[in-house]
Amino acid sequence: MSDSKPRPSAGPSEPVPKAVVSRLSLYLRELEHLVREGHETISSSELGRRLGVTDAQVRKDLAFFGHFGYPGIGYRCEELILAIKRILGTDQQWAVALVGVGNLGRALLGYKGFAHRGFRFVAAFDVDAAKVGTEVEGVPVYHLDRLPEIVRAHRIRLALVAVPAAGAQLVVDRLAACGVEGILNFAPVTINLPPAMCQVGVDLAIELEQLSFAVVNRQAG
Amino acid sequence: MSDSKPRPSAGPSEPVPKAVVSRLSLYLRELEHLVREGHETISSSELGRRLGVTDAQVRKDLAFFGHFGYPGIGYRCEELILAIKRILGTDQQWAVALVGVGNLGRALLGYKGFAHRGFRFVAAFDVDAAKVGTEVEGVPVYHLDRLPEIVRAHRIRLALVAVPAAGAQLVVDRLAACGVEGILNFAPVTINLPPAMCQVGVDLAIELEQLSFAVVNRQAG
DNA sequence: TAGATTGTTAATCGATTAACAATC
DNA sequence: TAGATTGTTAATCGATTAACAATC
Repeated sequence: MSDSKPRPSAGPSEPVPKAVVSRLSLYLRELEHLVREGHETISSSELGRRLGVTDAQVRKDLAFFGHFGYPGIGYRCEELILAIKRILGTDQQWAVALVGVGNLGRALLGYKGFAHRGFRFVAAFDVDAAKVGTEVEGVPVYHLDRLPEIVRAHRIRLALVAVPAAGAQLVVDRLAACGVEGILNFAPVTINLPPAMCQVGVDLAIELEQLSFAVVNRQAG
Repeated sequence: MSDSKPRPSAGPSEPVPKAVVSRLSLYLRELEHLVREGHETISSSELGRRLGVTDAQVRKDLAFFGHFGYPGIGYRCEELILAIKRILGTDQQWAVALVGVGNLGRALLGYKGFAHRGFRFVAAFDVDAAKVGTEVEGVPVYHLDRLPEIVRAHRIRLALVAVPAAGAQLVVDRLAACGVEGILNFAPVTINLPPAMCQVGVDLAIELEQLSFAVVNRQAG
């Protein structure tokens, strides 16, 4: 019950609340910032203060996955970063595809933040003949019909979907048929998720709507 | 206690959970889809089924804000759309600014989904002399130093922040100083939020991380 | 040792679901 | 009327916080 040196990050026995996982990403981002600032260790109270959560919340979130802290000391930043990456699955490299090389798709291909977190674009797909055969940000653009072949060749498990709403469901179905396991969906539409596929949805207009509500109801509701 | 015809959407007396507001946006999106499909009314159970929430949840969420439904009938789609827009604050037009005309910023300026939801870009800002003075997607690009002047002239209340992480805090502070009330922040960094300002954060790498976790722990955790 | 801080238990708080009288 | 569906209450479930013994 008390291993001493390199703590195991065994999987959790209880199911992990989604809110915990999303805070894990915030902890990771802040920890990397702390390391750049020169911190070796950090306490749950200081990490919580920076992110606007309680110290108890930080400790409980992390305790879902193992014993990462040192009583009297806090958490060693580098060590905790590695542990969280392992938990999130980003200690490994992911081969990622983009579907939909429009305005947004191009920006995503050029987004510098993905590479450092372990995500590498290996292919982009579109149905526009003018785009097929080109390279965008060093990533080759294929016709959508070549999805199965390319997915297999690169062992692509995740895809970013940045196509118009009307085409999104079909694209997701085709991705599922190829064995792609997760999609980050930017299309502003409800997707009927194929079994054994995971989705994270990002609807930019909805995010702005949430902001609008917050501003209109500031300190009131 | 029982007005009959056009129901008032009075503000809620209790504080509204954030989760409720985010589902409100999903209801709105689905309702607009339903209208395009030709539906006049929708029941809480059918709306919930489409979005993967219970019927009780739908009714309770909406009941926070008023009596929008008709027993025996359900909700009138058009009427509910208007009510939700009023609640979210998107029945009005918002003048919006973009700060940071990079890859992502350009894509945001060109994103078609904002206009329909009541958000209109009136100005973009950057510090790069090569960009200042140009137009992107019909939106003029000003030097960041002209922020106070332009914000005042256009009564800009919301801003999208798409600058590198290192510059984000300063940009947010300058926006706050101009009286901007809310930011949609794409910079992958914790912002120390000025009082009386609202933030919604979108970290694209974090969204992918969440997907990675979901895939790795599918049906396990 | 004294001081700091963890991991964990119990207590609190809040959100979701089930059930049903009221309504059309 | 009978059937459908709401709004709301009470019951359940889950997540957050407070407190503290254990640890370094």
